[in-house]
Amino acid sequence: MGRAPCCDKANVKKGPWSPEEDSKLKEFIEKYGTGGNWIALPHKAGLKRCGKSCRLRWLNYLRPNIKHGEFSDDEDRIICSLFASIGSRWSIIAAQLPGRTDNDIKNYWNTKLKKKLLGIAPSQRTPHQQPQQQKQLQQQLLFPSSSSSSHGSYYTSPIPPLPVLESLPPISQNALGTVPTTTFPTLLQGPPYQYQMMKESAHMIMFGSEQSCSSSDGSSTQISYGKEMDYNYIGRSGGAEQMGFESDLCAAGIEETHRWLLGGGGGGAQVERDYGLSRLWEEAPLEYNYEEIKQLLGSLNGYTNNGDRNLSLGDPTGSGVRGSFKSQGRVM
DNA sequence: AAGTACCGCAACCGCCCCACG
DNA sequence: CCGTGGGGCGGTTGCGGTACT
Repeated sequence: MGRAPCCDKANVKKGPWSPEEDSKLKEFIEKYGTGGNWIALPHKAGLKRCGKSCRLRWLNYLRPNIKHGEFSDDEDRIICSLFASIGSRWSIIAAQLPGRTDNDIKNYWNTKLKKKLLGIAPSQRTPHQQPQQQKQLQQQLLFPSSSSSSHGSYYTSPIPPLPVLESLPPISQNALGTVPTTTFPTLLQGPPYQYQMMKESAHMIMFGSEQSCSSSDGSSTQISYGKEMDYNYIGRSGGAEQMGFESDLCAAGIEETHRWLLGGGGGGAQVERDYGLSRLWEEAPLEYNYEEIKQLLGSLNGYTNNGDRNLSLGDPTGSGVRGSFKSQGRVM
């Protein structure tokens, strides 16, 4: 048996918000706050809306300092790098982009950024001229096994490139048992952890083995899977690999000495302070193999192709990344 | 000008986690 | 310890606008 709905569906308004509803909600929250109870809020505010709907409207549209409109190149980079590192954790990604909402970023990724990465310019409208070719290209990108012609080909991305991906070492089944899973929720939960983790992961996303990087103190670090860093896989689900790195870098205020980050399949992430995002991108190659992008995208979530609409990243197993992420912890 | 196809985005849906009684 | 309700999140849908034939 399913659970009871959060509100009386028959008596709530659905669909687009009117300006009157917006101002009611805004005024109420500015005056009284949310009171920590979204379910009760619409009634108090005199709105015939579901509490969840109010929450969404407030978070995505009405709250102060919301930024709408074009994403900057810097924002593109941050989204790409975080997506490569942690997958579709839009709320975490949004936390790194002031004024942007998870919904915004999700939409932006699904409608534009992903196509940019796949080399399909969003402004290129070719529905009538080249629909088949576009579909073929998308198919080719999304289902590499059906094509051998793409192997080894390069193209220039319209946005700054992702770091080169390399294949991961095999995952041992029993690696899961070595992971202190209690650490992970601790790391993800709460503002300090969330901030610190994301700040660092945004600053330091390294892929592949044998990458060398320099710290601000002038020292050079060789990053190599399984060598310099003690890393542990914490699970694999739906084609996405989650991995953790053990690090002795201890951020202020955080007692844990384990930093668990999630890496998309084919990539990994390391935490290190003093290594700037800009620097990382400067060192990234100017071109990248789209096999590598496919590998990245494919291994993160698997693919579903829902007809001729937007290409959709999803978990074909239905049990995939999200469930395992969720089971590990949440952001707030 | 009308019809069609596509795109972008706001909003909804349903699942999961966690706090609380 | 267990059940329940609320909050949060990612995925999906639907509609209005726009481009194109």
